[in-house]
Formats: sequence, C-alpha cells, structure tokens
Amino acid sequence: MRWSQAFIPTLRETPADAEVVSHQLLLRAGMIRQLASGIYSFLPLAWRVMQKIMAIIREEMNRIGGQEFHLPALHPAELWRESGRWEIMGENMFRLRDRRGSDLCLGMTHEEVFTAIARHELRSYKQLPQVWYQIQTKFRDEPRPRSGVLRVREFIMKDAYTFDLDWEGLDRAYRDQYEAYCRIFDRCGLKYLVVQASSGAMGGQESAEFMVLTDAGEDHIALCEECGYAANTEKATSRVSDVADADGLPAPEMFPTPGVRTIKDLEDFPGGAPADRQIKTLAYFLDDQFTLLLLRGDHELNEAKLAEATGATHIRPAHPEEIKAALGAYPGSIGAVGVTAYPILADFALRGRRNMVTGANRDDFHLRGVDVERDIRVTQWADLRLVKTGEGCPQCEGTLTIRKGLEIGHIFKLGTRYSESMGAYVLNQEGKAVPLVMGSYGIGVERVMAAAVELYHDEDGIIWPITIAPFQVLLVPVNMADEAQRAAAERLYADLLAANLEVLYDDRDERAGVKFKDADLIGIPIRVTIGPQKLARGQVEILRRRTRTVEDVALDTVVARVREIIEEETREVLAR
RNA sequence: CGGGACGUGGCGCAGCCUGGUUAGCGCGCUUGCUUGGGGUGCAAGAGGUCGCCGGUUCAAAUCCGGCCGUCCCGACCA
Repeated sequence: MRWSQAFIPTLRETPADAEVVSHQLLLRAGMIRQLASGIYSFLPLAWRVMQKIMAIIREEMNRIGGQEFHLPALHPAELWRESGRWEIMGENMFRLRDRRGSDLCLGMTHEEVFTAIARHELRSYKQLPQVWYQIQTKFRDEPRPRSGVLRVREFIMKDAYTFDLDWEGLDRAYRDQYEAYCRIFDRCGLKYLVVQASSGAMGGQESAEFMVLTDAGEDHIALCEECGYAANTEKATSRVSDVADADGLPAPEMFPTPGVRTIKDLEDFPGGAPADRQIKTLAYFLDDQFTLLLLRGDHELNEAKLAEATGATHIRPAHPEEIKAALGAYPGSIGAVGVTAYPILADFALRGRRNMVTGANRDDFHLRGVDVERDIRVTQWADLRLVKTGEGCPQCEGTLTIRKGLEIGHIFKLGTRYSESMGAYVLNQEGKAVPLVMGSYGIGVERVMAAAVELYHDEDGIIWPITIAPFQVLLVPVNMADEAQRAAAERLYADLLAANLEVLYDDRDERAGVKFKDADLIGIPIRVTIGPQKLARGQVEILRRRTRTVEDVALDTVVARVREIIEEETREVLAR
C-alpha cells in the first residue's frame, strides 16, 4: 500500500474525550473513530489488525475441530423466552418490534440460536461431539460504555459452543478450548493470566477468564504469588484471620449510641467496638424480596457472590424509607437480632462469633453481647465477602494482592442449562434421551487489539506485535524529491511486495520528521529508511520499532534481512 | 441507575462570571515560494447554525429553563 493513497488520518493531538492509552493511540493512529457512545468505526488500519486477530482465531478454532458458522444477529423473542433470558438480560438487551408487532432482539450472545439448531438437527450420540463457532457482532446496551473500544455496545466476538453427550466429553471440549485460547493469545503476543471466574448471566458450573493485567481493565483479580492462585474478585475467596471473642453476655443488651451511623462511628464511640467485632447489616431487595445481609464490620459485600449464592437476578439496596418501614429504624441503627419476618443471609466469617455489636432496629441504639448463632435466625450462610488485598490465599500460606485486569476471553462449562430449558436432547447408546452437555467460549476481538496497545506502546505510539501488526514493514524514503531515493524506494517496494511481505510505502512528499512521527505512532514493527548518505553507499537502514535497534543493510539483501527479522520478531512474540 | 464534568470550524483550546458592532488563538487543510534524517520557514486563503428548542432583553456564545449528546467515578460483561 502506498501511504499517499491510503486513508490513515493520524492526529497530532489527543482528543479530549480519550482517557485510556489504547483509546488515545487508536484514535491518533487513525484506526478508529467514534460514531456514538460505545459504537466505533474501524478504519482500514484497525480492520487489518482485526482481520489478523480473527485469522489466528480461525486457525486455532479449526485446529481443534471447530466449524465456522454465521448466525443472525436479529433474534425472535421466543427463543430467549424459552431459555428464560428474555427477562434475565433486562435492560442490557437491545429490543425491537417488527411491523407485525413481534418482539425481536439483537443478539448479545448466541447460546439460544446455536441450541435451537442443535435441538433440531442433533438426534444421536453418533453425531457428537460438535464444536461450532462464529465470529460475529454482538449487541449489548451497556449502562456505561467506556474506555474507547474496551467497553462498547456493539462489538465483534468469536463465540464457540460445544455439544457433548456427557460431562467427560464437556471436560475434553473445555480443555481443548482452553488450550486453543492459550495459543491464540500467545500468537497475538499478549501477556495474560487465566483466572477463576463467576458465570454470571451465562449460568453453568465452571468458568475461567483470560485476563490481561492493565490498569485500563475493569476487573479486579486476586493473585497469590506463592501458589499461583488467581481469581476474579467476583469469585475469589481468602483466609481471614480468626478473631478470638471473649465470652459475651447471657443476652444482647441495648445501649444508646446517639449520632452513630457508620461502622467507623461505632469504632470511635466510647463503649463501641472495633470493626471486626461489629456485625454489618445491609438491607437489599433480591427479586423483590426484602432481605438482610450480614457481614463482619470490616468486610464488604460482593454483589456477584450474593447473586450466585441466592440465584437472584434483580438485586438492589433498599432505600432508607423502605428500611425504616421494614425494621423500624433507619440505616445505621439496623440489625438482625430478633428479626423473623425476612430472610437473613450471613457471611461465613460471622459463623460462631460471639459478643458482637450491631444495630438495635431503634434509631440511635445498638446491641452489645450479640452471639450470632444464638441471637440471630440466619436463614442461609454464604460467602458474600469481597476479598481484599493483603488477605490470606485460600490455597496456601501466601498473601493475596488485587490487580486490575482486562477480560479478553471467557470460557464456560454450561452443562445442561440450555439444552434442558430449550429441549435439546439426543439418544444415547441405550436409546435414552439425554440433554446435550454444552460449553460456551468467547473472545472479544477488539479487546484483543486494544489490550495489545495497552501492553505495548511508548510515548511515541503503538508497538504492534508483528503477528497482528497492520503491516509488517514500513518503507520510508526520507525525501521523495530526491530522484535517487525515490527510485530506490520504488524498486524496494516492488521487491518487498514480490516477496509477499506486507509493506506500507510512505511515498508522501512530507519531511522526514513528519514521516518518522507517523511511523512511530502507527507502530509498524520494521521500518526501512532510505536516506541520502547511506543510499550513496548502496545501503538502507532497518529499524525495529520495539527495540529501536538500527542496522545498515545493503540494498540487494534488504528483502532477505527483512524476512529474517520477521521470523525473529515472531519468535519473540511467541516467547512472551 | 446514583455522583461529577463538558458541548464554540477537522483536532486542541480561549471568550461566558461582569450580555453590546467583523467570535479569537494554536494545530491541521488549500495555494505559492522555501526546506529536505525527527511535526521547516514565510506569505496568502478556505472553513463556525457557538449542541438543539424555548424564555428574559433594545441586544444572547455569554443570563434562565427544558431537551439532546459526550466523557469521567461507582454497581454490570467479551
């Protein structure tokens, strides 16, 4: 490609709306443009990167027996009603109505559609296993699109689905996908981590997320350096130090605490208690059921765990007035002692605790000497606590640290959640109808691109891993007005193309500085520079964007040398 | 959905508080000359419904109200 004819609208200045590095650089490099909040256009350079990533994904999916489909993005509501997700997906789903008044939606994911195909066409265990995938646009009406292309409302996802006769089959399929994902991200040059994850709205038994550690990410990951434990904090657990309780009182005792509203207030209050001796009482509505949640005073609620523990889909904190009506007191003075009218969920860390302090359900009063199991009618014990940095690893003696991560892939063992709800059964060897055992596996393609930018850039611009770079080589004559340079450049361009290399030829009549700045910005791994002095000696200069190392190469060996460097760079990418 | 901020040529901003005649600046863009290994210099140009609607006023980019849009911080996901 000749740059003079290419559409690469680079920007000198960073648009004010761009906060995260990948957003800034993808905009400045002329790769993406925003159409609306969370909706982006890919310009030619970005689309080349996306296609490289997708090509790698296809190769690796096909290698494990995947068959590529292309399913509709527009779905009838019926399908989603069958799986129950028409309601569950709530506002996150784009919904529309056709001219006859039928409800439709834009696909957020494709379990339903693939399962619908499977249930019509898969009849016998002899047809199994199946590994199906597609690379297709998904639509999600995110409450808050953000960070450029990292969290958007329309995006391209590789989604795969496996159908097996039994759980052993699913285990194999899951393992295959896991390994394919590793190869895909390795080949894209990403440094990533596999973490235990919560299944959320997908349902299912087990899932793992592929995460790139970066502050631009939105997930929090608990990590143990010692044993390698890694889990999304939605799922992570930890050892908490036991608190030795003194013997308490024969029964809770009410005492006045004027003005005390928070855990901190009560710590500071004369006659109060340290946070780890307080019971934190939260009031929530879980699918419209008023519920009390109990945690140790110094612990925080993790709503993802709450959802998982209760199966509730609509979770919200109760409003102060609702709390007053239910308990007779406002937040800050509420507690669970003596409450029988509502479900009470308590975090495991409260088990066996005695001599605790909690609200009395009377404004400005608390109770002391509370023995959790004696005085509170807990309806369910659960892990509700958000893991914090510095807590003990659940697997070893190590300590957890919390890091931010960007989710680039997620694999799920779905089991029979969809096959049962949607009636996808096959006959096994005994002639008995059994539900298909399913898995589902997703990769966010633009996130892979953005993650590469987050990981690999410097103050001058992007540094693409060569495997996904929009071009492998950038050819830059320093001065197009110089006939010798132009002629050499044209010849080299033809040679590089003839060698089947991906070349961008900067034939613009710009000054060297402009070309070099743009070159650094768009981040092509190999730059071949043609300048007057070296050209007079029959040489050009090859610079590697990643290391900035420079070498002088004779004109007639450029193609061969570029080939070698591509191989070296590719090896380097795989070694990350 | 809760909280915060912003909306002025393609990009980055000033002007607004304290209303007043042709709405400025830098970059980019066009033309000419110049320069030619890290955003060259000079000159001349083109380009703006000041987000939209309404109100106040003799007069609104500026004050008031509503709406729309965008970004950031928290709860959701590839």
